[in-house]
Amino acid sequence: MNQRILIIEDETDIADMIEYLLTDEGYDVSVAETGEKGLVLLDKESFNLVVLDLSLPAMDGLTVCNTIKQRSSVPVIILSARDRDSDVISGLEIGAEDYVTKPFNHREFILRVGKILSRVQKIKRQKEIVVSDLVINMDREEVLMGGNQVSLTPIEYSLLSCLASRQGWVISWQVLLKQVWGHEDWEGGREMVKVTIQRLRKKIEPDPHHPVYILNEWGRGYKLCKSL
Amino acid sequence: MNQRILIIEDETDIADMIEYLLTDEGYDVSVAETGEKGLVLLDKESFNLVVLDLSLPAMDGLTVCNTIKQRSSVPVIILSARDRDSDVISGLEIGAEDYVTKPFNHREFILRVGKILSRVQKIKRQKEIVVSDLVINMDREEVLMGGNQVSLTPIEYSLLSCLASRQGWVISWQVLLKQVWGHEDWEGGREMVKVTIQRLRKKIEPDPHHPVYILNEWGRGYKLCKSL
DNA sequence: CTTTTCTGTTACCAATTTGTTCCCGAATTG
DNA sequence: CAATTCGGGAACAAATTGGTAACAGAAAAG
Repeated sequence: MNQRILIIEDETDIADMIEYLLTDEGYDVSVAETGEKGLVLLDKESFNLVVLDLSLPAMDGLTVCNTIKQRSSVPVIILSARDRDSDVISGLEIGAEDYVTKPFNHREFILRVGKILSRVQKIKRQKEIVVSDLVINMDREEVLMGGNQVSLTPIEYSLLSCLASRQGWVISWQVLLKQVWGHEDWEGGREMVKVTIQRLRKKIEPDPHHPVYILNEWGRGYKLCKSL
Repeated sequence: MNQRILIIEDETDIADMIEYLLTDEGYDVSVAETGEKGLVLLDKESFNLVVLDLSLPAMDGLTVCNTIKQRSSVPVIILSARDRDSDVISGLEIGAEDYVTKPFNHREFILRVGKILSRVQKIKRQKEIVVSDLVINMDREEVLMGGNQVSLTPIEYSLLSCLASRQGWVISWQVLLKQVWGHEDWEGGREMVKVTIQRLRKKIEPDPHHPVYILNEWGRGYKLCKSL
């Protein structure tokens, strides 16, 4: 499957142009005309990259960028008009991976997109999460406890890797439900996450009744701790 | 999208002048000739700043200002005639963010407007709010006191981050209620805010009985102080 | 076709949080 | 100076959340 890119841009002509450029390069491109629509799309589907215009109407670009960064780890490229937003940019208070000022050179833009995507791919490929005795090899989908392989079921592994992908961050059961099971709303979803966490703990925690790896923060969610 | 400013001013010539000044600066300006109309507009649309004349007919400026502050967290700049309202002003008994006496220097006025707006923007962009030993990380939804993590409940955190998002400015309990709980009208709402503030203080104040971080301004609301 | 494993469901308990109520003192109003 | 409103505080009740075990249907393995 092709890499997917989301463009958040209100000016139709620019959006069209970028869409054309990227589609031509072999990417799957979606366009959202507002920040809100973009966020909704990001919640529903998964993208490898977001191209975000800073000067959006209604919800401003910075807010959108921050929200994206809070909810996922998708890389973001900011589009900005040099004259209008230069002060904002110089503040560097954006969590974006790169930014491009309008008008931009098409070739350069394509190059930057490619660069970021390949960087992310690289990181993803060589990822191995280690917490004390626990080793999660995202590449081989393998989990080791003190050198011994732990056999996790597909769902258990999916849940663990979801926590591992944002190690140290708290993830709500709603997000886990969506990422692992794919459902948004599901009567018994809460319970399912709860039980699966429990099963996971039985397999990877030295003492499941006093977990040290998978911790809970009341009312907020679960996290894979960074170190013991 | 441009920043939006609402002018509440009955004297047409002054209103026109200010509108011209601000539009020229690139703001989107709306004008209301009475306090009532202004309040209605504020309920319907959203503004980044309000310029309010103190000496309005019918509903007087102070009342309007108080009502605004009860309903929203928009910053307000007061316009006053030095001779008429000086006594009121000197008392500082207004919850406004700034005030300007008529007649005023145009450049100075523009500067003040810009200053307040940029202050709001700056706080919005900040992902970490620091007051002495208290650190609020808006990204990770984490609060530290002297380096140690404080575990806040979801509602407590929500309340604190609401105060932090307008650090240094007073927020009425009505606004807090709306922002944190989502309710507009709720019998026990006032109490709830009170109790939650109390619980928050127990967790982040060195001496909860003599708070230094979360302060109250009588009859107006609470604020997270800027520095100790 | 049977056995095992995985997944989803339910029920219950304990801990924690959230909502409510009542009381008191201080500030404000008339 | 009384009456009222506001803020601080404690204590109790209701609702949520998280941990646990047990059970049954579905899927996979033998």
